[in-house]
Amino acid sequence: MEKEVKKISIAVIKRLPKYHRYLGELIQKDVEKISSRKLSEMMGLTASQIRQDLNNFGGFGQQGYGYNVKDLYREISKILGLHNKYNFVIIGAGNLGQAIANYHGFSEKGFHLKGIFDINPKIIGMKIHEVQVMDIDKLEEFIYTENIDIAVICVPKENAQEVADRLNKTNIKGIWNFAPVDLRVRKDTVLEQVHLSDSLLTLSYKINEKLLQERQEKIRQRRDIPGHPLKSIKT
Amino acid sequence: MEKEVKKISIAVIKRLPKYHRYLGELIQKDVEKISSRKLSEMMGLTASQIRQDLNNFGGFGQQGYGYNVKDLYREISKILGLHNKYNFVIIGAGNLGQAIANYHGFSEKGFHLKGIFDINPKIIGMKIHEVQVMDIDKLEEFIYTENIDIAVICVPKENAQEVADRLNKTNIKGIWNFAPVDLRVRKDTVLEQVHLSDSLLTLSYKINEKLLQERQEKIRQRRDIPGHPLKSIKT
DNA sequence: TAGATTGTTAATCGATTAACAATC
DNA sequence: TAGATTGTTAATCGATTAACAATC
Repeated sequence: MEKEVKKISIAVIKRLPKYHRYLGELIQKDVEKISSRKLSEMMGLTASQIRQDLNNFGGFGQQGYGYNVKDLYREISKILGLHNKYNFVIIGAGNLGQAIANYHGFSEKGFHLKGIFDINPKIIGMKIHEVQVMDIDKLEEFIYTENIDIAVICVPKENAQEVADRLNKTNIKGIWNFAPVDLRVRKDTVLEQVHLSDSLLTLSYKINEKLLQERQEKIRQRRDIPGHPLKSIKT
Repeated sequence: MEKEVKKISIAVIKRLPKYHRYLGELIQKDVEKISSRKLSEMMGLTASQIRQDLNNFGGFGQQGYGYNVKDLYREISKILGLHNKYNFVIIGAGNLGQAIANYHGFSEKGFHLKGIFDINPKIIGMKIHEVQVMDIDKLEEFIYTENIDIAVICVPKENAQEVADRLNKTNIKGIWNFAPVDLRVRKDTVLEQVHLSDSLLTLSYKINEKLLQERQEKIRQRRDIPGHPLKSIKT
């Protein structure tokens, strides 16, 4: 009777923004329809996976035809919650905070920057992207009066948890954290962590792995070719 | 005979930086040893998973004791390739490029910023974090003469692939891409993409999901409590 | 209609968790 | 020695891929 709300796996959710991005590009290229097969080739996934993913949310396609690009884009936008408008603040007006403040892509998607906060008196009062930098003391009040949904944390890692603790006492809905720590937040607050360093270390791992492979390859060649040429030939 | 190089799964690799981070913090707190159990509680993983992960690379622990924090940290550093030093350049000296240039955490880990490139004549010649912004025309030459290992792409998405194409003709080892496009690179070049927008959309999904749940919850309450109180009681 | 392509079920694959003997 | 905790095998769980009937 009750409509079963089946839990969507995080793996699927993480792919949705990518679908959204590719469909957006297809719209710009005036492509009207797309098959799971063609989309899979563009995105580097399997067609089967795409159909499975989309069918978590409903049958958006049509047999023998494929998917209507605009419709599918709209559906995924809605699944991602992009039909809502979100007000957000940035906490920490350093380089990263400024970079995010100046990025135009977010407002296009319905995320509106309402305020920037910092603790440094030299920065407070400055204007970044039409928005004043305010004293962090005013944070809680501002969140309340301006109906802020999302806080973006761009402070040093030493202060990040303390900022999160303050946010935990407000009715903020989501926290987007760029400080390299895993924040503890209230259970009903949504948290998305961006660990840039982790990403760099992953890159480092892959580079090193490739170096090791190349080194192995060289050793193998040296051993095989000059001394024992027959060794390298399968009989 | 040949030492089997077993392929480590991407899921494991993506957890390594997190291990590294937590172990680094334990060292700072002068913690000498740690069990998989305690580490699992700190990190929000299972102890079993931690032991499985680490045993991909070797038996770093000791039965009845646990893991020596410093030793394990060193081992993971090595697995991540952090015993190497990397030279990197930033391409695109906008806010994000500057933010990365000014972030000190990278040099601590052995990543050295050697140059910043931009196409804008107004920016070329400026100094950011002791490093001169150079004309993008000089990119290839600089990569060659300065032994650059990694290029960080911080240009607008329209120009990102064209930068990648130029990098593909050099002997660069890795590309760290912040432009919101999936770059095509040479097969022997390592690529790590950071899609900030994707992360924001994931946050949006989760916030919206929570809103929907709350709304459902309210409907359920309204239906159950005033009209048919017995409905909500299991018999 | 015939061809194309979805939606969906079943099979496979891989990752996580559980269990426990080995051993410090 | 007894207790603790690893390393490792086996069991479980979940995600991806394959297959194909439904249907446009």
